[in-house]
Amino acid sequence: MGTGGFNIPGEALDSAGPAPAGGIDPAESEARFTITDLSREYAVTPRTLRFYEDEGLIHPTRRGTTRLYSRADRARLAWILRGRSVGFSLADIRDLLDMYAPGPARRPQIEATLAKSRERITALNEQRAALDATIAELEQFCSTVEAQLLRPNP
Amino acid sequence: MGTGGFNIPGEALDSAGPAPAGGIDPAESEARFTITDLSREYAVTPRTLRFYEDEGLIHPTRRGTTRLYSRADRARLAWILRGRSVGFSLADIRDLLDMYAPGPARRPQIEATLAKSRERITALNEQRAALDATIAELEQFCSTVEAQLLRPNP
DNA sequence: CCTCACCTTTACGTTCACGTCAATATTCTG
DNA sequence: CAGAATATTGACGTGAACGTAAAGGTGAGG
Repeated sequence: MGTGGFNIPGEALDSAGPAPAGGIDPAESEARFTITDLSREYAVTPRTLRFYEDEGLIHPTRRGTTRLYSRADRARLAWILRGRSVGFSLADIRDLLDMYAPGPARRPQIEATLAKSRERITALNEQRAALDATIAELEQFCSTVEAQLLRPNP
Repeated sequence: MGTGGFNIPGEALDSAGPAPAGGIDPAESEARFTITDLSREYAVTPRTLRFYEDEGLIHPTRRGTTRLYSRADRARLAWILRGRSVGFSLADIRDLLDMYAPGPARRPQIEATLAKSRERITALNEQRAALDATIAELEQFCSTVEAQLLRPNP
């Protein structure tokens, strides 16, 4: 697979994906989106996409000065937004995305990456526990209130 | 159950709890903590606690000018911090805590509260899905990297 | 009584993640 | 090809959640 990069289920996160199944169209079959296309699809503003680019989270190509987003960029954005939704900072996300990039890393580098990933997983599991507890409490609250509503005077 | 307030498992969130089991000590058996006690226990700064008070999230009593936190306050803080850890804003948290307070609310008010709670639960479940997906991906990433590390040249 | 440690309020500073003009290209469409 | 729609780069503003001095009160111990 490509240069040995690890990829995300469903959609490649690295830069170039080959033509879709049924390989017609030699060079430019890659679907490309404008900034408003993408911003509408993911319910963010163009400003947000430019900001993410400034922060090094995403790297659209250009036609002239206009940004063009590939499918990989679109997948990357999805990843970013999901990361954001679970509480990652943009710096966190950039680091994580960089980890996915198959740079020719030396072994100690890779091991450090691995360690950091495992730490992250631990933290996320703790967060999951907090989330479950919060959900449980809110549900308990809801059913108690509901019961209260149905009893005394209808 | 005091005045009919709903409370959180484990520790009462409303203001006054009666003396612990074994009812000795008529009036002041309530354990009270100073601001640094609490901040150390929960690994936040005193500044944070004062800020939360300014924002109406917690209401310690005073001895003179010095803040005194009860066990209920401590439980409240725990709730706040867990809410924060799952991504609630302080305003969110204040609203949720207010919901727990058994104010003499009218029926439509209560129903609105219920609806909001259910919305929150829905959002939290979505967040849970995102969290699970992120964890799964990170774990996949880790095992792939690990396998890569063990194969070619030891 | 005096110091020391800890408490207080007031108030301005900071970081993050964008929002909001403004002024200017550029690109699509009739 | 003209006009409308959309894009771009600055640059400054904003809200949330605290941090960080500055300038004091207060009480227990030596």
